[in-house]
Amino acid sequence: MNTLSYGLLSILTRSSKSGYELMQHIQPIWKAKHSQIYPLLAQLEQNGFVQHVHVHQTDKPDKKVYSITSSGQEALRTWIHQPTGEPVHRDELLLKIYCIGMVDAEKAKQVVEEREAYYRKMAEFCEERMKITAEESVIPLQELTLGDPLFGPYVLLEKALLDLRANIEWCEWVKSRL
Amino acid sequence: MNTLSYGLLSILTRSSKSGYELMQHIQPIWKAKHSQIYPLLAQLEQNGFVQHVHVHQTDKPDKKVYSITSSGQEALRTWIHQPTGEPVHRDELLLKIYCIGMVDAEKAKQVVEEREAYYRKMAEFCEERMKITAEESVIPLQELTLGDPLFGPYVLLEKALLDLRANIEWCEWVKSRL
DNA sequence: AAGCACATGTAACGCGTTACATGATTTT
DNA sequence: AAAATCATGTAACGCGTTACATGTGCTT
Repeated sequence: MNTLSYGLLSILTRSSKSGYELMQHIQPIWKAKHSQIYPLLAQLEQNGFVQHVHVHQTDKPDKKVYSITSSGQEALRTWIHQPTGEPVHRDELLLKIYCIGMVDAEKAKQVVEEREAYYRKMAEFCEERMKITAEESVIPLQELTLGDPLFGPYVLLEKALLDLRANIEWCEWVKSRL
Repeated sequence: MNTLSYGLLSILTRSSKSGYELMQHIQPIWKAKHSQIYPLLAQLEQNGFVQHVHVHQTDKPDKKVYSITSSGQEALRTWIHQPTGEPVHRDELLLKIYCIGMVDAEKAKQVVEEREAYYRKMAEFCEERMKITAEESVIPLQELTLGDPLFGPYVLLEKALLDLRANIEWCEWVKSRL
């Protein structure tokens, strides 16, 4: 059981999903390709943490819809109670910045601006998601509490936005010093 | 030539270092163990991007001190001019938050507090590093410019601190909603 | 004498990405 | 007819971590 396996179980607590849907839902939180997810689902089923039913579709190809079992829910709760691994950040930009003096100010600015554009694009995406989440919710997001199924997604979006805004600020600050 | 290889070259632009020192210097920017670094250095030397001299030490074991070659500097400049890869974030906490409703508020608070402690510890470390950098610099950090060797490390520390403060803020905000 | 920091390497393993493979159904 | 989306899988490869392996010199 690796972290991604627990991640898949986490997503399944919300609602049953196919491997394909699971892949799409986990993307914003944990990058994973279908080639990694399908074998893990088979493994989770072998361990009795999930089970699937074949669902026939007329408009689209058939799919396997996975649900979390009570055994899977128990495994999840145990996992949450264990110490959380430290976050992993790997960013090529940081290495470039370390020796940014090798190039002229013009090029340095371009490098930072490329990243700033990425951050702004991501922030726009998160704000869009936040709007959609607000529309899905029957009560205002600010009033959501721990038990509400939208509480997790809401605080995750808020975290992403705080991160992105801090980084956009940094990009502008760096450019002002070049 | 992978990203870490360019990272090693980046660190060597500042001053020549042994594999062991290189490992220590790159740690805060890009996690890498010595088992990964030593083979890469041998490979970089084969490609003519670095060269080493055997340095005898009396107080400590001997070491191989690597320097970047002009060919290596050229490779670095080419790399900087290429599009920068998107940052990679992998954080077990985000997956736990997604299904945090499975546990009670007390436990949820503990999970967030464990991470908050980590962020605060890291922030303290960065502030310490910033102080040391300020003492190393002959001019105030705010006046550093692109050409200055301490400019890169300075703006990197500033980025790390902005990130950490945003995350600490988020932790406090989440706790207030539990 | 034991433990720790310095110093350099190799080997095995796990995870994540890319590529290979196949096929249904809808849209253009 | 071609391209795009949905859907599921396997195989090969690269990178990063853990473990194995060895040795010097200082400190306690």
